[in-house]
This record gives sequence, C-alpha cells and structure tokens, in this order.
Amino acid sequence: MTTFADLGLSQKVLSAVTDAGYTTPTPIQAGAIPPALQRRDICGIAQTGTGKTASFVLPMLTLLENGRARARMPRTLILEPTRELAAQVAENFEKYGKNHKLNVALLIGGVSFEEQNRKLERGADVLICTPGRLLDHCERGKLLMTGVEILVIDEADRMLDMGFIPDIERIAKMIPFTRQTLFFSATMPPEIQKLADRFLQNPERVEVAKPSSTALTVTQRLVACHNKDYEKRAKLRELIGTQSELKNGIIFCNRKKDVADLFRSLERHGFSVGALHGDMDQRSRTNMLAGFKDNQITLLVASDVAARGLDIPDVSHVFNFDVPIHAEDYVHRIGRTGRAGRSGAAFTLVTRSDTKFLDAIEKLIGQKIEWHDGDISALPAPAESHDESRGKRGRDKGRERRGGHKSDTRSEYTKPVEEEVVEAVKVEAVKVAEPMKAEPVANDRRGDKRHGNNPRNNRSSQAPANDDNRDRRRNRYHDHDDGPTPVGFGDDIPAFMLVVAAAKA
DNA sequence: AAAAAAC
Repeated sequence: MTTFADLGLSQKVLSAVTDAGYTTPTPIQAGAIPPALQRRDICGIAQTGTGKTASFVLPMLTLLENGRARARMPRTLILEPTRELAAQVAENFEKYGKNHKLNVALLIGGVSFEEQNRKLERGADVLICTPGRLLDHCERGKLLMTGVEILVIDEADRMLDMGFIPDIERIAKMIPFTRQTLFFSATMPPEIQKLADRFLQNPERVEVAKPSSTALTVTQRLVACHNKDYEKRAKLRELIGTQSELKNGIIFCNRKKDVADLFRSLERHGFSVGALHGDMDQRSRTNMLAGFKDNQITLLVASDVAARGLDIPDVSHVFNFDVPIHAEDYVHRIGRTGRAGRSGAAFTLVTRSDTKFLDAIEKLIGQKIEWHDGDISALPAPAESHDESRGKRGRDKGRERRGGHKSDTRSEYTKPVEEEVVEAVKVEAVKVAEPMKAEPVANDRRGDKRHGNNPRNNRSSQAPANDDNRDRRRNRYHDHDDGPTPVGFGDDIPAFMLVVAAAKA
C-alpha cells in the first residue's frame, strides 16, 4: 500500500504529516502529489472531504523549501471562493508547515488591509486569497505577481457559479505563463473543462470517486411539513429533540434572512446555537465557526456559504430547513456529515411546494429518500393557527381602514388577538424559568444597516410577520411587565408613524 | 425561490 513516504515529499513535510497522525494518503493525494512535485500541472476532480487540500498543500511546501520570498512578490498564489475556505487552507499551511519558516499571508475581505500589507511587505511565500481582496491589493499597487511560481485554483466549479471567472482570468494574466498551475473542481462540466484547457498546460488529470457513493454512512430522511415558517421551526425543534445521537448539527436555510430568523428563534428557545452567512461581519463569522468547531455551540444555522468545503469534522447531523433549490447543493450539504466513514444523519424538511426540487435531488443521487414520519400526502390539514388568522386579519384591517367603515367587523377581529396574547403570556411565564440572556451573538450587518437609516425597511423587521416577532412581544411583556402588548396596526403601520418612531429612537 | 465576493 502507498504511504506518504512513497510520494516524494520532503522530510520536513513528512514529519509534520506523521505528527498529524496520517500515514496513508487518500486517492487524490496519492494521484496528485507525485506529478505536482514534478512541476506538472494538475487537473484534479475531487470533492471536499477527499483530502484535496493536502494534495496541493504538501507538494507546495516541499517545492517552496528552496528559495525565499521577496517583498511584495509572492511565490505562490491560492484562490478560494469563500473567506472561510481561504482561512482553512491557511490553517493547513500552519499544520503541515510547522517545520518550515514560510510566510503565509491570508488576503480576504472583511478584515483590515493593514496587517495584510505588513505581511506582503515582509515577503509572502504563500498567498491565500479570495479574488476580490487580491485584486484590491493589486490595484493599490501593493503586489507584484511576476514572481509567482505556482497558482492554485480551488473549487473552480463554485468559482464559476459565483461569477468569479472574469476575476480569475484577470489574475491569471498577471502571472507568468511559465508557472505551474494546480486546478481543482468537484465536477467537470464543459464550461469548467474549457476553463481548465485555458489555464493548464499538458495537465495530469486526477479523478476520484464522488463522495456521494461514500455517503452510504449517512441516514437520509425527509420530514413532511407545512409551508409556514413557524410550523417548520416547530417541526425542526421537535426533530432535534428526538435525536438521541445528536452531538452537533448544521441547519441549512436557503436565504440569509431565514438563517438570521431561525437563529434568533432557536436561541430564544434555549438552544446552543450559532449562525453563519455572508452578510454577517467577518468577526462573527470567524467566531461562530470557531465556536462550532470546538463544540461550544451545538447547532449552526447556515446559508450555503457553509455547504461546501468547510472542514468541520464530526458533524453528527445535517438539517435542511429548506430544500435546496439546486440539487447539487443537497449533496454538498449532507456531505458535512458522515465524513471519513463515520455515521451521520441528514433530515430535510419538505413542504408541498418543494416537491419538484425534491424530485431533482432524488434523480441526481439516484435513489428515493425515505420519509421520516409519513410522506407529504399523509400530512394532516394545516391547523387553524394564530399566525395565519392574524395575517389575514392584518390584511382585512388594512382594507377596512382604507374603506373607512365596518368598525363592527374590526372589533370582532380584534378580540381574539387579545385573548391570544394573554394565552401566550401565560405559556411563556410557565416555560421560561429565568429570563434568557440576550447576548447578541450574530451580528447581521444588513440588519444593522436597515435599522440605522431606513425607517421604511425598519418596519418590515418590526412587523409581526412571524412567530418570532410575537415571541419578542411576549418576552417584552413578561420581562418588564409594561402592560398588555399593544395589538395596534399589525402589518399596516402607516409610514408617517414609523418616521416618528425612528426619530424618537 | 439563493448565495457567494471589494471598499
């Protein structure tokens, strides 16, 4: 059997790999490392979780042992689609490069230029970047790309999805064509192949099996659910509560707003939870991920920023709060669990309107996914719910106000709302033994902006559009006892009142 | 029906 010692890596690298506890390379490592050490271009087709990162980090470390970096002239350049992935590659260089004295610079957005500049001036052997920040540095004239010997383009298919290819082309043009290029992609559709043909010269092609075949260790289940956010949240909580094997889990939502909403909801329900999406400030993103990795946080609510590539070992559960719109994303998401042969569980909440996405997923993975607790046709009729009736009331009231009469209808509608609030307060008083700590863990930048300077938008974040907002009112009442919660205008607060409210605040 | 990435 091949061992790392057979691949031609330097002693320094080998001893770091041994110290990390590895002896046997994965297929992508065994296939890519020897030709990479021969200075061949590589076209690697491999998903994350296959050991892909080490397959370029280890040979790069070996090749970089001769020579030193000069100021503002990096010797190698690695392009990553997301900041978290870039940071993760940097960690790999720390880990496997501990016997080297290499300068590694991480150039990503969302953090200050200053420290990055200092590192560039010291001379970086390895530059790990997201495209935007790299180009920014280039335009400021802080960077000379003429000394780059090795270019790594990682997650090329995702770069394409994200519209980064023009940026990648601009960057590649600045680098001498004598460079060595290592190109990685999870899939090789024709556009990616064309791209590879443009960037690579006589590449060694290394392809490894998709991990969808290794995902046999993941138990996949579908959970039928009504299409209301609060029902989905309730179903999710119930599901989490019944998972005896749950060590930690990632909960995926399709939208950033839903990540923020679900995070707040779970937090209020007393779960150990974090959030991760691209509109959060970088510090929160880093903290959340770190907290989740060292088990200070049990659940991580995330957008697809976390679906691919993030190396979080030992995730026992994946919950899809939303069915992903693109079938491949399903594979990536559930690939967060059941890694390295461990067992894992993946639950997907499915509503009636999701069926066509579900069909596409089952077609892609070539199997039917079992229902957890009866399929969607067995779903009981939607319960007559507070939210639904209140939503309707809000609309009716609006119409009625514009009409300027029908006041009897109005009182008929208003009364049950008050009853409902009193009911809710009772429940809350029993359930919440002590006031929950209101520590703002997630810092939603977009949310802040909205509060800060746009009273119109502020309205939408205050309007009782879901049960979270109702919870907020309950809590306020419960915590401060400042009289009955005002029932007020519902969805139809006139704009001028919001302007006044904003001015007061 | 989305997310990601530069200030």
